[in-house]
Amino acid sequence: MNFQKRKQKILEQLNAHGEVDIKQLAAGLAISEITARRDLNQLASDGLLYRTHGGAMKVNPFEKPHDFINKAAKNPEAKDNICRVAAGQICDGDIIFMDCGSTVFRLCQFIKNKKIKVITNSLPVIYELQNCAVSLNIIGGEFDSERQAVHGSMAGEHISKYRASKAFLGVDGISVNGLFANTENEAAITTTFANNSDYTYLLCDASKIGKESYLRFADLDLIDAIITDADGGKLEGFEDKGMVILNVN
Amino acid sequence: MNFQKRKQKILEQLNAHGEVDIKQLAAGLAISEITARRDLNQLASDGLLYRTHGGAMKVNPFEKPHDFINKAAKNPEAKDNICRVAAGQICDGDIIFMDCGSTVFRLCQFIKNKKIKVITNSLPVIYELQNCAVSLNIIGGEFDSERQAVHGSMAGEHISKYRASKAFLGVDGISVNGLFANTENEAAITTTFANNSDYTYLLCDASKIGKESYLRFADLDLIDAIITDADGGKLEGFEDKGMVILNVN
DNA sequence: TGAAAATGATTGTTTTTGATTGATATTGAC
DNA sequence: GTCAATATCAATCAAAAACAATCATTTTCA
Repeated sequence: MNFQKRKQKILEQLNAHGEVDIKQLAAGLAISEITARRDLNQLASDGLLYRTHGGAMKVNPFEKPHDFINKAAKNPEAKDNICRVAAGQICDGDIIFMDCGSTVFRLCQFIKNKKIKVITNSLPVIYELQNCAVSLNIIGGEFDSERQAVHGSMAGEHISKYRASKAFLGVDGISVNGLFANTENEAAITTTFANNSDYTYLLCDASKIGKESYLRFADLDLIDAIITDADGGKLEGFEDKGMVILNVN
Repeated sequence: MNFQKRKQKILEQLNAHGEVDIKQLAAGLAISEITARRDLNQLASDGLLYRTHGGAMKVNPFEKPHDFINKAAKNPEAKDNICRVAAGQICDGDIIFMDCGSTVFRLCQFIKNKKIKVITNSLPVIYELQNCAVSLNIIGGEFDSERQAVHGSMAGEHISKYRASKAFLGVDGISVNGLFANTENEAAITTTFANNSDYTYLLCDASKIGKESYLRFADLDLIDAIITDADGGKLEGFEDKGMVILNVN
């Protein structure tokens, strides 16, 4: 058991319990207390933990684990069906916007071999597409670690410099009354993407249709088409308003 | 059993268990410990594993799909020493630029708990810092998948909108004649970062000092200080030109 | 066969670890 | 608050393990 391995274990334990104790460490790792102390001191001098009497604590107790790709996707089959249809709308040569919705993210797997340019503010999308045929542009600005995406005024400004042929976006909710978001930042980005593309698709599974969350940020006419797995009943009224509905079933 | 075959086995075992032990390796492959050591050293210098006392570990225990990490693993001790010094130069409240050099990347681990703002064009840096105390800004523009970073004219424009207190940059080579890069894009980004920060540190290990690659893109006075593990001989002439040298040994 | 490369043995050096000792910090009783 | 008891710490030293360097031996390949 060398230092590197111990360092790993100590940081693991620290992450799990928020604190470690020298005696427990020494016992658990089969090392002397003095070595445990040395380890903690070194880690502390690198700023990786906070040394206390008899042990150590996490420096930043609020740090979240590194869950990069959102695997907690709800009903992935429906979303994949939506994305298959969406991918069918994309031609080689297209310049497309993709935002940071969880459904939009699943579109990546279907467009890896297309000769297109993707402009996005979503870190997972960037990661997914970075080594394939598509050419990537990244929206710059403040990074929101909660949503793993870039937002803010600089981002909006940046988006406005581009013009896309198609945009594929998500929302938190949509009803005949308009589009709904959870945060103002999200709303601003969505609006800007839509305003700078020739044709805007909304990707949303059935659970989003009819949902009105706290911020109504745009009229329905911001977007041109909805790609969804929802059926007839839920979609009543949308087509009357000139919306194109692409049903995936 | 030749080296190639052993190399394969070692990497296999490393992948399976995350670490290898010299004694076990020697016994398992029917070679002397000294040969095992030699093998591990060679693999380490190729960046394929991380050498430890008595064995070796996987380069990065967290699965990272891209080989960027590998470059970062070439003589990691020297680079880590450089980064420790660099981290020591950073104060809470600083706004810092970080570019896409492999040494610069290793700085991440030492600044995770600092209360600073990091502005970067490097995807690995973003990935590494996305869930910690630092606040992140991403430079937008064209994405270069080779270097896993953003570059191009839009990126330069974007950088110019920010002003940092300190910049931590890498280069391909540096001599008393100036700074050298491999590509014009890289050179442009480096220059822009340096021009928009109050104080610019160059992080470079000994192999970069004195090296002159094909594109000389700036005079020495673009940067303020060099942090390096190189010793006296190689550094002759730099201090005469007003350069601050922070030696890590 | 002979030169070059790879391997192994030997040597002394460096790194890592643990033990000891005296100093310092923490705790609880007063 | 003071004091003593206890725990933790830093510093120094010694032992063990791992290491690098050198040289001899074996293997490889032309």
